Amino acid sequence: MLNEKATIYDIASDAGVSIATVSRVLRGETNVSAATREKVQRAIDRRNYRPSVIARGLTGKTTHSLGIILPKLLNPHYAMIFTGAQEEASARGFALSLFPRSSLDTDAYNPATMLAERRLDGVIVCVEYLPADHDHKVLAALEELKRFMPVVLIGCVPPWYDFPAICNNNAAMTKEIVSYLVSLGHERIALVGGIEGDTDPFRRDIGYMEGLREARLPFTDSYRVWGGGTPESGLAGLNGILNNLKPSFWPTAVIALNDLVAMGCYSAAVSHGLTLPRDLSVIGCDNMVAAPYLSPPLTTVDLHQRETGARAVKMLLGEESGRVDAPWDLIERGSCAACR
Amino acid sequence: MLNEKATIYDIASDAGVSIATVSRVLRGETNVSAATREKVQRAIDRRNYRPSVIARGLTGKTTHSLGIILPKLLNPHYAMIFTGAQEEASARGFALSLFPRSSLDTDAYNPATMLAERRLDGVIVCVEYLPADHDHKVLAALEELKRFMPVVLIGCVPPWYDFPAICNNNAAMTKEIVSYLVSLGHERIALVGGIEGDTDPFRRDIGYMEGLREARLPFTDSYRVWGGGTPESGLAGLNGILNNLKPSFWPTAVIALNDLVAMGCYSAAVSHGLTLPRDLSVIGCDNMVAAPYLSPPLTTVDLHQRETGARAVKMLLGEESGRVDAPWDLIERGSCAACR
DNA sequence: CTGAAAGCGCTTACAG
DNA sequence: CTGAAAGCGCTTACAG
Repeated sequence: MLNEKATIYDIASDAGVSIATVSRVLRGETNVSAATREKVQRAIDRRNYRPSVIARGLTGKTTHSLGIILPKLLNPHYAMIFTGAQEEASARGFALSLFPRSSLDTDAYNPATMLAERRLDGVIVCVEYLPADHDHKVLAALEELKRFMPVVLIGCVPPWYDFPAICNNNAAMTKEIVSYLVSLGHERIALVGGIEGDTDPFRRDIGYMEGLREARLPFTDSYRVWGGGTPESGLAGLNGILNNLKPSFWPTAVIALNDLVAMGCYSAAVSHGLTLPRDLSVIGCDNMVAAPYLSPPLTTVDLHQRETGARAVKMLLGEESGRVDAPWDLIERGSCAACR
Repeated sequence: MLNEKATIYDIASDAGVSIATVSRVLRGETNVSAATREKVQRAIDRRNYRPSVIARGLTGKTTHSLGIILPKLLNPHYAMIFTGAQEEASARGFALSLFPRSSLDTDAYNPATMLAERRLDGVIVCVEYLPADHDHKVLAALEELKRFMPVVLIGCVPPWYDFPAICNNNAAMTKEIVSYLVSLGHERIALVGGIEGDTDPFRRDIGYMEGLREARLPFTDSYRVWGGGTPESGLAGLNGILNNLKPSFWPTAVIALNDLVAMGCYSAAVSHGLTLPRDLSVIGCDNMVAAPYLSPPLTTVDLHQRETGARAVKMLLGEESGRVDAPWDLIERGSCAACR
């Protein structure tokens, strides 16, 4: 209780030993006599002493600090990844700091500066979409980052990105979704969301096309609308489809980019007098906490984001390596029904 | 491009000056000749040098690192606070790390250890509810933390907590909500959520009672159910009310602890055959991004969490002090209607 | 089992 | 305007 600014010198002098000895008991080394350890520990307790991670970071090879970069926490997908990563990091005594997406913006003064300055032990980067013209910029920024610290990627990672990564194969996933809807009897299936010009080979529209082809269904351009990951964009996307088509051509099922987009689709459907899932089936992606509580409860795909976040930390710490695929599970709830 | 592990010594020798001079240009001091500055800058650029925040932290009085403790990121309320805090911190060159709620758990080995060890420049703590028997433990943990670094609290902070804080006066807010519902003609108003035994004087049920009293409405115990901040708890809460009462006694309006709880109430209402808002008005709290996209769009209270997060950072950095109140705004959407 | 010394990469007076 | 030196709080060989 005496002094929270105590240093290793204070403890050493209190205990009547050298700082090297204090350091030993601090790090739990075994070559210290019980009596000495005892004395030192008492001094530590008495002064409420906490060794400085900062000083340790200067000396040692690790700062026990990790970083994470993601588009936005307001998207439950990323909040879940972050949560998983944070828990894993904290369990191992590592701090996890969030850095803004702009840390990767090569237009800024110096992209990786904030991260590099901190000598992080590693950083997790959640890559979002990759419009062709941005791809090389993002890649350059990542390469720059990598020169300073280990980098692990999460998301839809193109094969030409040479990084350890946990990959979402959205193409394969979307193909599975299409065949699920087809098995329900749907033949007019829309896809809402995705970035036009995205060069990622695992992107949703690839799997969408494949799924249609496999089911020998035609590709109807009006059923595929681009857009971001917000409810706004889901609303605008589905509204666009419904407004531009005679009702007899309306899709009977829509695949939303994520659960937030699915919520926007719900709104659009309702405002067009449609009843879900009777008139329209909707399937989301992410399995956010609120998904079961929508009306109807949202059928979606669980991406196990928490595990992914934790796993990324382990990869950063060298316990696993390479490029692995993230698992996914289709969760059936009430928003998809057999086509009438 | 040469070497990312360069130190100030490398730059000094490259530029043919002393490390003190390099340090001066690094920190933007003015007492350096243009020619020298030039030379040094070139050396810095050539080696892609980034000064170590770690080393700076050892020397200086600041580590440029902040922390935040919150219950869970999956609750959009906290995600918004975090986002605001992160943006503000990052704009000032500070890193923001998330620490788990358990950092405050005095049952653990040593509560503030992880934070104290890092010599943070300050920490934001989002206090949640305070059951009487936990109050003293939380307070003790906070006091302990405070001995190591500045602490700013966000949330429903009791007056006897002697900390700088941004306070949510949930009592006043709930009272306002009650009178809003009363103005819509409602007389049977339920309150779903809140912790029984919470000693916080600004808690919701206080304002709920006051609002009822002011409107000369009776307090009906069956209309007040306790519960946490999840959809599950909203579902269970409203289900409990509806199941235990004859329909003629069902409430016509419900005040939910937050938007997630409101979603659970939607589910409960629907499963009882109720149509919103015709048969039941529901009001939430937090104004999460998805709120406008529920059916019906959720009437709720905007808490300006992003601004609150940013403000907390400013308080930590000494730009503001004391105990201030967080603003709130009732946002009317479609989930509350005049009582029939 | 324990201690003296050097070193980690910076900043900060202090001289000049 | 610039440099030599001490110091920040630790860890890590190296002796003993």
